Amino acid sequence: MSRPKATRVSMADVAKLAGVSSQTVSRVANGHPSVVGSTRQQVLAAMKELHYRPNSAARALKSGQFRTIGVILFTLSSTGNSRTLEAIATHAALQGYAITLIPVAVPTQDSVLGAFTRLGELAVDGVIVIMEVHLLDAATVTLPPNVQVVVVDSDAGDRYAVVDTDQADGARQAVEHLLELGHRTVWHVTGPEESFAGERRTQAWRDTLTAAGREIPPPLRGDWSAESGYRAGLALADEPGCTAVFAANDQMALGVLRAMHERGRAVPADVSVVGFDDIPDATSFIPPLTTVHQDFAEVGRRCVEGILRQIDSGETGPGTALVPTRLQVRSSTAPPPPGR
Amino acid sequence: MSRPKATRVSMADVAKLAGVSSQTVSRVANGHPSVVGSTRQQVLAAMKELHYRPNSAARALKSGQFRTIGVILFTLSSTGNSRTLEAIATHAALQGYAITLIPVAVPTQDSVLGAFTRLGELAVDGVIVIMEVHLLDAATVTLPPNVQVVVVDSDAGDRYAVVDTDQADGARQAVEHLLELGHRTVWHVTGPEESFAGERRTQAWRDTLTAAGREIPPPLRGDWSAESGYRAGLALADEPGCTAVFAANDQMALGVLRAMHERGRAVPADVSVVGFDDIPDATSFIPPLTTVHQDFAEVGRRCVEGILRQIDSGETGPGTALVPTRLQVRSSTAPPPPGR
DNA sequence: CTGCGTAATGTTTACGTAAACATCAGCTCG
DNA sequence: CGAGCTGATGTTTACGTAAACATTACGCAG
Repeated sequence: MSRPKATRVSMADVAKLAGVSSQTVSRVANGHPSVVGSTRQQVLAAMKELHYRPNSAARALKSGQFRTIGVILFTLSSTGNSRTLEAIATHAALQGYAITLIPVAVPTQDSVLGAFTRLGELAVDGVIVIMEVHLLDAATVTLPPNVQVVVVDSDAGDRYAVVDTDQADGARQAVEHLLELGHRTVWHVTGPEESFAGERRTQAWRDTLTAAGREIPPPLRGDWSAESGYRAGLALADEPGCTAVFAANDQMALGVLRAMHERGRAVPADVSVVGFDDIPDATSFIPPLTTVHQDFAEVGRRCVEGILRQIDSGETGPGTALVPTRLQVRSSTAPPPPGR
Repeated sequence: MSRPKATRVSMADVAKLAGVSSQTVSRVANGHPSVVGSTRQQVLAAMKELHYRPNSAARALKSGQFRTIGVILFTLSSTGNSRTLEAIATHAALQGYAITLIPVAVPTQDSVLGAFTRLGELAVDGVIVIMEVHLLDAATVTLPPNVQVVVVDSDAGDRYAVVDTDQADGARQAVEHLLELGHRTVWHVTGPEESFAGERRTQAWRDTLTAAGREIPPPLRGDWSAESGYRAGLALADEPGCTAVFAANDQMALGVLRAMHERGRAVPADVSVVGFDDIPDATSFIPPLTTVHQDFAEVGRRCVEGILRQIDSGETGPGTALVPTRLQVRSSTAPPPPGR
């Protein structure tokens, strides 16, 4: 480590140039009222001349606040995570907060624990966790006491504040849409086992079919990837009774579409397909995909609001906030072929 | 703002419990060699008992270094940006650096300037800019002198260190692949005008055709979205001479595929399509897409390496580093139909 | 016209860390 | 056997900011 030491301009420098005390400079910088106009002008001029910028480290040391929110996440490769992160960053910036990213390479308990441990040394006032959350269980103890937490995609509503898309209602809308079109039942390609979001979508699919008194076909396990949707789709294409498929996300729906296409089963004439997420590309699938729209921006906004409320009040606020979903009907769904 | 004041544990507290001076605690914390084993053990035990965590604000104030890298970006909605960001975050974490996100909501010069201004107050040692960079021109002056910069996707190699995918070579590979298959010429759906990456891909497409002595069809302007690719695709489907399309990214290629499908032009039998990026979904397009693979992880890694080198040396290092691309051949390309 | 309140500004101090310097004990070497 | 050195630890100080307290000066009420 060399010492470039670009001799940062401090309040003392500004004070000297303006002929006032450094405390007056501080008052001007923080908009304190009891500074007379002429003095304020002088200080502002000096600041400008020296290109003064406050030192956030010193400020944080003094105030104990960093005006920074940490975001722990496992991956950015899913549309949902990156869109949520973007919304978080945007809203945090509006409130004058910065975002520090804490990637967890492998979603093991050890690495999550490691992330939480490092957290104590990180300059953050609060943390938003975007992750399958049963990995958090053991991490609770390590949480620094003065750091607030908001969790996305979790069932930890009893311990932390949780913000999530209303997965169950979205899945219900998807399944009911297909039943209303006249399908006897709806087949399902699930997300990975360890995903709470996926679990909840699957549960709601099952519940909706049960409530309607329909038969429940065996679900096919996917892992969110288009590839896994394709494999499931190949299996479904060979099921003669399958006329409607609910894929737990749009990527897997894309895979199902390809499988149906390759096996010569027309969508939506022979088989209807519904996805979940409403990624931008979904409008250009073949055919354009009917899917459940998630409002990631709203999720991000509520996360920031929640964490800031906690930081300001100093109180953790367990409880779950659900962001509603909306079914976006496009061209991949239709009534079943006659005779079914 | 209330004062929760969870009375953080400081070195002094640890020192008192361990019966040593705070300086000795500091030495243990930083792995300084001249602390005898028994003392070290005592201090470590005290740290553990009190759950001591170093205060990064104080450390930063003392050292002038934050061990943090700022990343300025316009949007996370493009695959490239979010994948690059992820790689940056991962590699920075490996080096003990945190990432601070600085989103710029609207890509105007004003807001970029604003981001750079706020930067001076932010606790960062260096900045990575992921953005169309002609917006940076006016921002140069505002850059705090002790903050290093690395830029992605830019032609600013004369002023900043630039890391980028070898756009030109990737586009060349795509076009040559199509020519080698026997196509007379290659049509092109471009990215948005203001994108350097897009510009470079278009230029290389033109150059490659020129070098091969082929006719250069008028390029169709897109905006990276699948929707825009679809519109371009509809136009291309009506061009009887069009047997090969190079789309400047995979999303637009998806749109082209849909347009061809709707107009009854088979891919690849009637028309070949090549994309750019190799997003994960590309394997599940109908048909699986031949595309230029970008190594975003490598781009991110080199960004971090570059910025850390600059931080350590205290010197800016202009110059451009190019990350190679690779053509990933799948099923969307084939020789042109006979008679063309 | 004198004393007191108040508004404007200055001075002191503390935040937690770590570099620089100071001290002390034990050991080597002449 | 003692001077000097070395290694372990303690003490002082500074980083830049802002709260708390101190000091002016001025105006107004008694």
